[in-house]
Amino acid sequence: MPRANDTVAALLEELADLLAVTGGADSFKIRAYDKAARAVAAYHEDISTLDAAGIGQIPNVGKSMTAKVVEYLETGAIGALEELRTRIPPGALQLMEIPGLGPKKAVTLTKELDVATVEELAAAIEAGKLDGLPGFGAKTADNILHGIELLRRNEGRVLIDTATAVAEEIVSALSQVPGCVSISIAGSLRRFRDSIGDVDILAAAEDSAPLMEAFKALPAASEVIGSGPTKTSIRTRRGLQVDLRVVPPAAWGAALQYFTGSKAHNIRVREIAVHAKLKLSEYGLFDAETGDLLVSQTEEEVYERLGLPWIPPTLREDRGEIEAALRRELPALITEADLRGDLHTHTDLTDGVSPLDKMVAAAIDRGLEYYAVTDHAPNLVMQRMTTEKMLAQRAELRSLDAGSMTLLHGTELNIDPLGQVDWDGDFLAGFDITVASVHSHFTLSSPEQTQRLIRACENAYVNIIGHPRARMIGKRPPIDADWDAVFEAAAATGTALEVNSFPDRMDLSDDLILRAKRRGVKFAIDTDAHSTRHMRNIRFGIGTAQRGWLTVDDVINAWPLSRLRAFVAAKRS
DNA sequence: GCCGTTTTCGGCCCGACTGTTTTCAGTCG
Repeated sequence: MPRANDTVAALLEELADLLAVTGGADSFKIRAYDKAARAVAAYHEDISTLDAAGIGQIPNVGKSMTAKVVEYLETGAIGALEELRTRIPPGALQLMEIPGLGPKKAVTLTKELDVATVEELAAAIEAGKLDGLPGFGAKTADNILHGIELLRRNEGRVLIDTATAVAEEIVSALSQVPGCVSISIAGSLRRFRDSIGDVDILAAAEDSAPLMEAFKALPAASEVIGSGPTKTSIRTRRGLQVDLRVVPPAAWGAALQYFTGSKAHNIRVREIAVHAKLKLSEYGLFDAETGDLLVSQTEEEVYERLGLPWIPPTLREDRGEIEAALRRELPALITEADLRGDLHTHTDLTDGVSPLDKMVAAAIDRGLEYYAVTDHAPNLVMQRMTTEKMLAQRAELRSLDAGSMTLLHGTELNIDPLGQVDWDGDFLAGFDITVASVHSHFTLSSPEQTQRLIRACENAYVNIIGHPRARMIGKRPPIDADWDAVFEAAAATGTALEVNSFPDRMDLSDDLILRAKRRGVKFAIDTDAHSTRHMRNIRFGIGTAQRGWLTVDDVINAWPLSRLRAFVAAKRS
């Protein structure tokens, strides 16, 4: 089951959206619901274990919010939300999913055009029904269509953390079913792709029936798409398809290899089998002539019999891993255990939700050797940072006892359209390390963005470029730049590029990591945590880094602190 | 609706950008 915190946060968020749509509340009230939702989601305690007094301790959760949370915990619903749901035009919430379309326009469109779905809206715009609607000119129509296109491109795909949560819950439930010998996540989720179309789960059992029955009966299954003895597909309430395949225990390794993919990788592996007069299927590796089963128990055996070492799932994309494996030159991929520090994190001094001491304690729990606090710099005006606040935080941080973990004081600077950042060199020199990121002007031309990023790299006090493409998966496309030119500048100046672990960023992406690595760039794999709850996201960054073939030597926060300090010092000198 | 070292009212993240407007509304971060 998902944490009650997440369920309640989703309900409060929906309340905020509905209030916005109905226009029955001022913007501050709407924001209050949004803030409460975020605080509940990020709160370290499970709210289902708290009483009303405990719930009231959550920041931004006051009397009214506490009552709603308690109501949910006691009855499973929030009356005010149920009531609002009946009052809004059907479809308005769905239209708000379109990037660029907010509550006001969404409700106008549902009322004036009588459209309830994204498809109907697209059809209405293409039929010219927007003409003459006040406030909706030709540009707006274009923008909405573009937003719909963005949405469609992501259609059916969910963020990796959503898919992981669903998959882990199902694996955990099915592993309890009698007769289940093995069970594992397979498919693109096992390969850590940055967004997931459907979830594949593989189980081994002599008799598949109990597993299939249990799978179909899961609370998460809102619809059974199809079901047979070896494969059953369900759809969750949120529309995510989950496939369960059950194979005999003896076929486990071959099946896991087969169902992990990618398709391109498997084709290459099967070609190798064919050349060796073998046949590979999900049931095992067979002698092509006699049909005798050779191996099938483990993935390692299957690869080994084909003359290959075991290939990590994150590399299985036919991007050179087969050749590298044949040469016995697979990279020693970085793992979460290799990371010694986190170099991009926030606190509640800016837009984080956890205070400094809580974040530091969570970092110590991760077993980190060093930890940088990098709150937003003043030019991101909405965060209301000031030089004074920054210095006060530094003093507080210096006074904290983090045991054997070293605390670093940093900041996340804003790269302006010309590549300048918030402070001058004298002030920047006071930071142990800095991240610099694009937070505005996302639509500059490619040459302008390229220059902007190169200038930032050339700043002696910029150590890491944060989430370099500034994309938000499903919401905002990446900025356009000549990335190879940026990579050359990063490598030449000793500026690391970030692999941001936030599920909706996953930035850089695997393909660009590969390209950057070839040009000698170094990387920082960071959480960008805004809450202690976000520390776990590091696994997604690690998965992405592995897909980019990164090793310990490529990643500055896998280095000992002395080497990291030398990296920073070298650029400043 | 939340909050408080300017505290029980009166603020609230606030400015940029875009497109539609002739002075502003909507959306976003």
